[in-house]
Amino acid sequence: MTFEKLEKEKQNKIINAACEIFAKHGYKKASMKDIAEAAGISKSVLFKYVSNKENLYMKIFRLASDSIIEADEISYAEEGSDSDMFSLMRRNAKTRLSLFKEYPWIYKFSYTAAFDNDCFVKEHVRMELENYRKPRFNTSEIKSGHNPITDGIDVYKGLRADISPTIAKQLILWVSQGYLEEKLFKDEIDPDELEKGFESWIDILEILLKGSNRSCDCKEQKGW
Amino acid sequence: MTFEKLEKEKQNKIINAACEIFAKHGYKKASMKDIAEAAGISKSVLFKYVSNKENLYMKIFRLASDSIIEADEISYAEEGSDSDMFSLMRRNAKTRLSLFKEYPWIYKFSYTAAFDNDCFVKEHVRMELENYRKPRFNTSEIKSGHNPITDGIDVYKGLRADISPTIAKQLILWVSQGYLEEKLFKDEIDPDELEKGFESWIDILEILLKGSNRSCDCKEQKGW
DNA sequence: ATAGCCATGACCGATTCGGTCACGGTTATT
DNA sequence: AATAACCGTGACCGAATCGGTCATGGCTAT
Repeated sequence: MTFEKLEKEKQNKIINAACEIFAKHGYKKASMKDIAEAAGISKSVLFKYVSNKENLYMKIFRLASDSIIEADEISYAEEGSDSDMFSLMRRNAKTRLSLFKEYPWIYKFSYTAAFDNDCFVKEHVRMELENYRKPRFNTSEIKSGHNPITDGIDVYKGLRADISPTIAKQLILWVSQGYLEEKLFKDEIDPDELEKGFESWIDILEILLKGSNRSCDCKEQKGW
Repeated sequence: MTFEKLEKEKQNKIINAACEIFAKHGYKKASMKDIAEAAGISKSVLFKYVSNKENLYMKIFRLASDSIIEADEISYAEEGSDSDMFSLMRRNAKTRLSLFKEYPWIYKFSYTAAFDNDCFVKEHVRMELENYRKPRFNTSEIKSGHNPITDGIDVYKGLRADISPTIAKQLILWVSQGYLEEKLFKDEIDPDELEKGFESWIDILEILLKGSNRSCDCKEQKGW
């Protein structure tokens, strides 16, 4: 009857279908019929699981923001691990990638949800973010400029002197976005190839961004 | 009466509105009412200009692919200019940016059009690309591995040894995509700030990708 | 035999779709 | 001043689609 009592595989089929359709068309233009078809079930039974469109959207939205935040926190908060940006980048890439493998459209959905112009989305997403997500970082931490996510690491460590951490972060973000977005439109994804490809891009970023103090040995051209 | 006889400013309003709505929602889910509203005109008069939705879409599609190809060709084909990738990148950035300023959504539209699942789009876009766009590069040129766009430049010149031209080009693409996409969701764009920001990112890319000057005329290595 | 569960296609009223048209205001010509 | 030509608009059309419901029929366990 309820969505939560379904077997995990069926749940994920619905989640992925909803993520994809909502991400592609936005809340208003995404139709429940399209979502049902993408999930491979009938529209009627979809409504029995999720009761209505608004509930489905909020369910997906909460799942998405929870998963993404959790994935980030896991990779950031690891104790005893290296504290430089590149190690963090590698750890974070792992968790992001495993989330991507389970829910390929979750990042795209999360991104579009933040810019959706529909009034229902605007109202509820904003409310959700303010009343429910924010307590993770209490105001004193924000005010003092501290952030539990970036607090443990030294953003300058290992970074070349002529590039600021802000720029490095932006670059990393754009590369991972570009790489993953490209994969979204392939019909099927080979998990191994996905991971290998991602890792070699991280290698490239590290080559480009790493400071001269650590690895000055100019590597010869790689395979590609 | 016809679209072509309108004053340029009104034409551009319609083009930009259609680009934005089609890019955001795809062909099928984009409604003529939304496009008319975004253009600030009534739906009735929009139909008088463009006769129907399919014609409007093809009009925009042809404009987009023509403009983008032309912008690229201009920056690539400039005679007597430097032949290394960085100079080419800077020239290309200028033409892309000026096109972006006139039609901000044109790149996003062009990208989404290629992946649109609607059967009308799939049929006509493919037909258009095969029968109408290809003659610019005749088959003998393609077969011989020569390409008028990349033929004039030495992709290895100035590039650091441990990064391949393919990677450099992909990186440049993702950075410009990321930068421009970010601007799409701002309410208003300051042209000066837009250009300055873009140029500083090109500077950063050049810092990261430039290698020690090495003479390179490895002509057997071709393709990006 | 039957009671309970579950998925489906047909169906609901309401909205929106692409597209048209009669009408009113404006301008140019006579 | 009269009129013809033009142009933009709101109301409107039948058809399609929207979110959501429900009677039906197959399947399973008692």
